[in-house]
Amino acid sequence: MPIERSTYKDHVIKYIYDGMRENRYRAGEKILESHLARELGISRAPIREALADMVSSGLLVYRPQVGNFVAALTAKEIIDSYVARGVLEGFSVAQGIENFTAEDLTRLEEMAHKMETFARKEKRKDLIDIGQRFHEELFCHCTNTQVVLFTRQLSLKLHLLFYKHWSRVYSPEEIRDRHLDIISTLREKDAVKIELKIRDHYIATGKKIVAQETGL
Amino acid sequence: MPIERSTYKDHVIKYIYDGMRENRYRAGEKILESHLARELGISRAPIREALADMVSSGLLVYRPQVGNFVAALTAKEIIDSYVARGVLEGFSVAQGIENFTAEDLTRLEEMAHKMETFARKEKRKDLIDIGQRFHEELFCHCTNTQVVLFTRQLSLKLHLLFYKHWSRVYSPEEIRDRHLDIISTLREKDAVKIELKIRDHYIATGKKIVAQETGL
DNA sequence: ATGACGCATAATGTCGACATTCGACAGTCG
DNA sequence: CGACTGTCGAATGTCGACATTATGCGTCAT
Repeated sequence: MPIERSTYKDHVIKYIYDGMRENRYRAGEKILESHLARELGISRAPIREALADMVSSGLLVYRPQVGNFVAALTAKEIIDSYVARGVLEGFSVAQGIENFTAEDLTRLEEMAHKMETFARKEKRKDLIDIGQRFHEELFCHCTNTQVVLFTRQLSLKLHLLFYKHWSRVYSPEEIRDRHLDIISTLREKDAVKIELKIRDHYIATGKKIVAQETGL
Repeated sequence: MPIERSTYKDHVIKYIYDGMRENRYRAGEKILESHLARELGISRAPIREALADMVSSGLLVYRPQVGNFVAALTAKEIIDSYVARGVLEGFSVAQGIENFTAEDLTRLEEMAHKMETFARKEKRKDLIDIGQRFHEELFCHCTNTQVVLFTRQLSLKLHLLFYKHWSRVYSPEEIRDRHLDIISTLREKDAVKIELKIRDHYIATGKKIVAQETGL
């Protein structure tokens, strides 16, 4: 296995990312380099590299000569991101549909049931994690590295949104059924059908999330 | 209009990008920060920012503690990139298909004929430019900012590949007909059909480019 | 001759400081 | 009273230098 060759940059990224997840950084808020530097006890150079990286991920917005801000997504941008994710993952799954074995499908079903359990017990972190793994299993059968790359990038962004609103979006039964529905479509080995199914899956969630955001 | 607020980083990016297009930087070659710094008469800081930016675009590959290298795309990666572009642009066009006016279509047709002319006269730069504008016209009707963003990002990458091999890939007539074909499908206002048409358009080109690369 | 080891060189990672630019506040004028 | 302008503080953009690490070469032992 490759040795964990980490530079400060990665730590900084994780630090900010976690901060956003825990709502210590709010949408639209400015991020001060020198502040972070003092906080973490390092110089501004690695901080700047981390910020630039997160800008390219779309998690931050950069204004030249002004600074970096936590991305404040409009309702439209949220929907767009979910739709894009649906398009990409839909293609991924369709493209790799022949590579799913019976064991894969069984494992996915188990995951869907676990989701329901975690949702009932209000174990937010476990639920999110297994949700992520479920979809990772789905699109990792795709051999198109470029598509997979974009999908992962979007995953980061949506993760944060979903993390905030998970509890109000779907009931435990809905979560389970929505994913079981995907699996049964998967069994049909119909590339076109599964592609549209995945798209709808994300579009529906995007709309729900936006409804929560605007309804606050 | 917004004032051109440029920092060194943007200049450096353009410098390297042009260098790659003019084949002064070859695939796999290492890029030395200090070398660039002396060459451009600036310090390494903005150089590093530019390099990081190009890494996130996929134009460079970064190895920690080692350096940045010009991306050496394998045949598979080239195909993947074209397929991904086809998926994204296909969705873009399908999603915005109702927004194309009769004037838009006429303008696109004119562009297709200009392509043929430029191709005949071996005006490479003009051909590439108008090709870029053609596809930009196609997907800019899409209101999904996220999809458009990814599409533009990929455009950068593919631009370089196409720039090298343009002359051997399609005949002037083929270029014209391939694009006229898209336009006539566009007139049918069939979202599903146009999506697949665009995908095929890119997949075909990807395969041709790879054939050139490997056949050298 | 070949392989491992260690050293020298040079590149990257990080640092602290300076220059430049932005944003806010106060003061002035209409 | 409101709007414009000049000034000031603070944050970003850039710099040069140092610390750390990878790579290539030479040496030595097998």
